[in-house]
Amino acid sequence: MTEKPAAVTMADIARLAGVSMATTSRALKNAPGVAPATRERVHRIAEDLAYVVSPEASGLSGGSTGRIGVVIPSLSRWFFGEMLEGIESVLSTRGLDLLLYRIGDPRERADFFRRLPARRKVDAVLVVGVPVNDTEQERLALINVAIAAAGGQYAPYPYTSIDDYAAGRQAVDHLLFLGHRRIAMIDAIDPNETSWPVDGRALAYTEALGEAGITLDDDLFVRVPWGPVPGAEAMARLLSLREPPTAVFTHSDEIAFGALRTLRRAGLRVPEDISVIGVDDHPLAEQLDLSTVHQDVRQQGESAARLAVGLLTGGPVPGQTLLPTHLVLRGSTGPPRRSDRRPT
Amino acid sequence: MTEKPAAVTMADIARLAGVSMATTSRALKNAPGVAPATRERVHRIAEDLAYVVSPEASGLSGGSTGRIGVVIPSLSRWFFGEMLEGIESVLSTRGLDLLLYRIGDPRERADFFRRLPARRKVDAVLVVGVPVNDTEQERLALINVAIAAAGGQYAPYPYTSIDDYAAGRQAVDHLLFLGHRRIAMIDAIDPNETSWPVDGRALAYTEALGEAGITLDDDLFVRVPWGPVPGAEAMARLLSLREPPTAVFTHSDEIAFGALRTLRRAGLRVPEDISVIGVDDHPLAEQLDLSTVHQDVRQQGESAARLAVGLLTGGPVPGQTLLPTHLVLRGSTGPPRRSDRRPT
DNA sequence: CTGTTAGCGCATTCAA
DNA sequence: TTGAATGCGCTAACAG
Repeated sequence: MTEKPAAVTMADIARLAGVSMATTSRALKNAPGVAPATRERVHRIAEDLAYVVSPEASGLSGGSTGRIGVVIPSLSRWFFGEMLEGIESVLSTRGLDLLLYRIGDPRERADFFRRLPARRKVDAVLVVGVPVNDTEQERLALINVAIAAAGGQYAPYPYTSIDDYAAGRQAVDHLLFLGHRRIAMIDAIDPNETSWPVDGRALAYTEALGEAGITLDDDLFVRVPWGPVPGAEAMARLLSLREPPTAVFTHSDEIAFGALRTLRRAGLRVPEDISVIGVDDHPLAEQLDLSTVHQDVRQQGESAARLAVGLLTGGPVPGQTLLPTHLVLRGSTGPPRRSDRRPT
Repeated sequence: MTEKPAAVTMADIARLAGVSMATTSRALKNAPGVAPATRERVHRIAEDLAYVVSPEASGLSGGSTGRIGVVIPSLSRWFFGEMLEGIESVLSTRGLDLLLYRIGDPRERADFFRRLPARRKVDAVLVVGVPVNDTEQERLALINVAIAAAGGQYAPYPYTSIDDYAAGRQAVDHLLFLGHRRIAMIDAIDPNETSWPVDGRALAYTEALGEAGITLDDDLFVRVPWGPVPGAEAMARLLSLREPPTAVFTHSDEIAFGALRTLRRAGLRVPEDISVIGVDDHPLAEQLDLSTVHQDVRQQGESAARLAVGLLTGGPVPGQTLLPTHLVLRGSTGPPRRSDRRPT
C-alpha cells in the first residue's frame, strides 16, 4: 500500500497567501474582520489547492464536531427511511454531517445506552421513533449534548410528530360516519418494549367508539407486532369471530396491506363486505387503493432536524411541533351493507 | 445555556492511575508493552470515570477517523434502506461510525462530487447504487481514501452486487418455460443519468427472447422512471397495444406493483390473462402474491461493508462479489391461455 | 484589519 | 515496561 501523500494544511495556504494562519482561518470561515481582498485571495488559493480544513483539528481546537447523531430503530421501513431523508436534507444544507446509530432489537438498544458510542462524536442527538425511558434518559444525558426527538416522543426533549390521537380520530370518525358500528382495530405493539406508552391511535379508537355509544368489544381490538404478515394474521383472527367487524382500522398502512391480503384470499370484497383504513399514506397505499390518514413524514424529519440545529445554535426552539394529518379516501372504505346497519 | 463541564481527559485518568499518558494510551487501546496489572488499573479507572477517548484528538494525532462515508441515492426506497441496514450492522460491530451522504437528484450529485463534503472526514467511502462516471471517479480520488461499491457497479472499485443478467434470465426464462411468447419488459431508467450503462436485466430479456427464436418487438420494451406510478402507466401503455403481451417482466417489484394495479383496474385476471414477474422479493411482494426473483439486499450491504473494512485494514479483498438470486413463484405467473400459445 | 501566542487531547517516537 | 518530549492542524484570545 502506498503511503498517503501529506495533505495540504492551512499553514500551506497561509504561506502562499502571505498571511498568518489566524487570518487564513478567519477568511476561510468567513468570520468578520478580514479585508475583502485578503479574504478573496485566501479563498482562491485554497480553491486552487483543493484545500479543506481538517474537521478533526478544527473540532479539537474549536470544541464542536459538526456532526449530528441520529438514533433510529430501522432503516428499511418506509417510515424511518422517509424520516431520515428529511433529516438528511436539512443537515446537509447546514453543512452538518449525519452519524447513524441504528438500535433495532433490545440488545442493540441496551448496548447503545450502555456504551454510548456517540459520546464525544456529535454536537447533538436526534432520537427518532424511540421512546426513551427514565434510565435511558439518564444515560443519554452523559453524552452532554443537545437532544431532540421525532415521531414517538415520551421524554423531555423538544420534538416533532403528528398528533396520533387526532389521526386516529380522523380514521375512526370516518368509519362511524359511514355508518359502521362494529369496528375493529389492529394495533401495533413493539415487542421490544416492556411497557409501551399509551398509543394515541388506540386511544382515539376507544374514545371515538365510546362517544358514539358503542360498547367496546375486546375481541375487536387486537395487538400484533408491526408488519404486513402480522396484519394478515390479525385479520384472519377477526374473520374467525362469530360476528366479524364490518370495518377495520389499522395502526399503519403496512398492517392494512396484510389485512387486505387476508380479505382477498378469503374471497371477501372491500369495501362491500369489510372496510379497511390505515394510517401513513404509504406510497403503495395508492396502488392498493387503501383509504388512509396521510402524514408528511419527510417534513417531520426536516422539522426535527431543524430543532436539533436550533438547539445547537442556541436559538429558541419550540418544545413540541405537531404536524397535521388528513384523510385520504380511496376504495377500501364504504358504508356497511344494509343488513349490517342494524345489528341484531 | 449552561456551559459544558470540561470532559474527562486522558491526562486525568493517567494521573489517577499514577502513570504517564503514554502508558495510559497504550493500556486503553490494548497495545502491547503494558504490564497486565497496570493495564487493568487504567481500564478500571477509565471505566469508573466513564471515560472515552476523544475521537477528534485521537484522529488528529493518529491519522484515521474511524468513520466510513456511505454515498447513496435514496433512503426511503426499500432497497437502499435494506442495504444501509446491512452496512450499518457490520460497521457498528467493527466500531466504525457511519457518515451518511445522500445524493438524489443531479444537482445534489454534482454538488457532492464538486465539494466532496466527505473529504478528510472518513477513512473509506462506500458507494451504493450510484454508477460513478469517469469525471466523478477523478473527483472521488481526491478524497484519497479506500473506495468500495455495492449494487450497481460501473467503476473500478471492489464491489458487491447480484448478477443482474442472471436474475433477469431467471425471470424471463421462466416465462418462456411457461409457454409465453409475447413477453414485455418494463425497464427502469434513472432520469438523472444521461447515459445509463447497459442494464443486465434488460440484456437478459433481449437475449433470452433471442435464444428462444422470438423476434423482438420494440413496442414490448418500455422504459420508465423507477416507481409504482410509472409502472402503472407503462402497463397501461402495453395494454393499449393492438396485441398486448401475455406476460410482463418488470425491472423491480415496485414497478410490478403499479403494473398489477393497472391490470386490476382494467378487470384483467392475473395470471390467467397476463402474467407478471418482478425482481427483488420486496416485503410486500408476498402480500400482493407477486412472483419475483429474490435477492438478499441486506447481505449485499454486509458484504460491501466488509469490503470497505477490508480495504482499511489492508487485508486482501475480492474485486467482485456476486450474490445469488433465485425465483420465488407465487400467484402472478402462469401459462398463457391456450388461444395465446400459437399466435396467429 | 492582522499577527502572536497558547493550547485542544491524544499517539508516537526515543530514551531510560 | 515506562516516561518525557514532540507534533497532529486548527481556533481563540489577546495585542498591535
